[in-house]
Order: sequence, then C-alpha cells, then structure tokens
Amino acid sequence: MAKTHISRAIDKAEDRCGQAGVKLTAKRKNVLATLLSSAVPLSAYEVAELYRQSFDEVIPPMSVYRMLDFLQEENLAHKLSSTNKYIACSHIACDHQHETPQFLICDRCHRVSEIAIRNETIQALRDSVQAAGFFLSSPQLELHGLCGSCKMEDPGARPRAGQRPA
Amino acid sequence: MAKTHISRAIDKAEDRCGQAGVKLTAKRKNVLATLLSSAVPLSAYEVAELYRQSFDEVIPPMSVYRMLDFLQEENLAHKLSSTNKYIACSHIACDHQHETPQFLICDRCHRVSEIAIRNETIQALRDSVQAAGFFLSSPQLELHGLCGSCKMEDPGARPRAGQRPA
DNA sequence: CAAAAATATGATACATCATATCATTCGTTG
DNA sequence: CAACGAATGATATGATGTATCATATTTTTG
Repeated sequence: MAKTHISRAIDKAEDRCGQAGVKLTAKRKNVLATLLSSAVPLSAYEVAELYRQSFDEVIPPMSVYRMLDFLQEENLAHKLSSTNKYIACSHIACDHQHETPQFLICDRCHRVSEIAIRNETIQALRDSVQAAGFFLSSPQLELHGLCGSCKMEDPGARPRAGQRPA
Repeated sequence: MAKTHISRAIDKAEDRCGQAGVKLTAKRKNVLATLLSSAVPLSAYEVAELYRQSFDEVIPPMSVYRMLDFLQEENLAHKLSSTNKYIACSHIACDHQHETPQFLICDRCHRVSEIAIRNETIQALRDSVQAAGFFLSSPQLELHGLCGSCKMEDPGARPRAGQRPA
C-alpha cells in the first residue's frame, strides 16, 4: 500500500502546483517520489543516487538541489538543517493549510516524525523570544531523541550522540 | 572592557576544567578566546583563520575541530547545527548549572542570543513530544528571526531568507 | 630519572554538502 | 517557426567535516 500512499501524494502535489501556477515537471515529480519512498531523510546526493536506481536515469546533483529548492518552496518537502537532509512533507495529502513543521528526529534509526506542537506552546515560545527583544520567523523546530521502537530496543541508549548519522 | 570579560571567562573556564579533571591547554584556551572575542558565530575554518591572526600561529582545521569538540564537551562552547558554526557559551562566568541552551539567531546580522526559555514551555514541548511516542534528549532549540536592532533598521525584512549566511 | 603509557596535536587525504556560472534543452506564445 | 523564458545539464570550485596515521607532549610508574 505504500505505492498507493505515494501516488496519492503525487497526485495531490500536482493539484497544488497547478493551482499555484507552477510546474511539477516529470523530474521534480520523480525527486518527490524518491523522497516519499524513503523511510529516512536523504541528502541531495543520496536523492540523486536513488533517482538513478529507481528511474534508470542519471541526474546531476546540481539539478537535485534545484528541484529540492522548488519542492521546499511549494511546501512539498523540508530540509532538516541539523542533518543537512531532506524529507517529503508528510502532509501533502492533507487539505488544510499547515503551520511551520516541527520535527522529531531519532538519532538511532534516523526516522523522522513531523508532528504538530500545540499552538499555545508555540505561542509561549514566541513570547519568550519576544521578551528577549527578538522577532521570530516561523520556527521550524528540530528535536533530537529516540523514537519509541529504538527506546525499547535499547532503553539505556543516550541519544544526542551524533547528529550526523553514518 | 571586552578584554576583561574575556579573561574572566577564561579564568572561570580553567577553574571548571581543573575541577572536571580535564586540561584546558594553551591552544584550547586560545580557541575559546577566539570564540569569545567574536560577536558572531564562527565556522571551524574561521576560527583557524582568526586564531592565526590573533596568535600569529597557524593551526590546522583538524585540530580546531578537536578543540571545539573538547569545548563542547566541557560546555564551554556550542555548535549551532542550523548554520554549522560555533559560539562560546555565554554563561561560562555564571556559577549555576545550566539547562540545555536555547538560541536566537538573527538572520540579518548573524548575532546570537543564548536565552532561557521558561521551564513550563520546555516542559510543554517535552509533553508534545512524548505524546508522539518520542523520547527527547536535551532539546537545543535554534530559533531564527531578527534581533531588535535589525528589525528597527529594516522593519519590512522577511527573516528566514537563508540560514547559511554569506 | 627513564621507559612506557596516555593524551594532545600535526599532517595528509578524502568524503560530503553546497553554490556559482555558463551552456543547452524544452515548452510556451506571438 | 522564431523568440523568449523556464528548466535542466555540465563543469568547476568552495565549504564543511572526518578518517587515519605520525609526531610531540604530558603523566605515570617502576
């Protein structure tokens, strides 16, 4: 059923791009599909490699970067700045407009959950920040830790070891 | 008076290292002084260059990375993972133990404030995270926006433009 | 004190992430 | 179809980070 999930997201992405008046070209679509098919975030170079394997077509890293930029602008993908990796937005198929994404990153298996944090909490953050004389842009939080499965397998594990996975 | 501030921090850092049973060698001290003397975060290579200028002594980037690692372990410096840059801890001279640092990063002038966020807010974050089945390690937040001065100079500025300053 | 062990630093190479720049292709439109 | 703009390709290079082995310095200890 993963395929269904991916193709539904792709369909929705096409809709959204059509409405926004931008073009989801075949290659951009393939890059998005590559991200969608990965359980973990990918570097731009990893996207290029997987793209080559999946579509039997080489694609220069430069182009991947540009397509990732495009996908980010259309809110179809996100960049995790703490790991320099990219993921598909997990809410492409949703209809409602989304707030700034918040990410939970498992430092053991590298899976990422894109979660909602209660609005009051974000607001409290904004308040703390404003109290310090700062003006926050939409805060994309990247929180590192262990996911449930990894915590169970290795309860003693101390996360945060390295943010740059092997 | 900046010098006074720096040398006081260095003194304190020596105390802390002595108590921890680790050695704040001359070069490590110089790296820390380099960070302390900068108004903005520095990349490892920038530290190496400033070190060379200040102490008239070349130092290999590899060594800088190692010394930065040391300083981070002793909580004398932090790495900003969203920009791949390093800063001295702004609380070296304080006596109380510190929680995980939270950073406000100005995307225009690149200055950073290391702030305290109310404990309830952090706790609320932890709760949201736990509700998602995740186990958070100490959350170091890096929040991007505009500092007060930059906001005044350019009220219309849209922060978040690029996280990788020139 | 001298030898051995541990710690810190240097040097080299290379992996990885990212961007600048110019050339080429493709799709749209007059 | 010509012309234009958008998208992609190709090449080079810069920036960040790590692996590995060599050397030097400090600490330990017999």
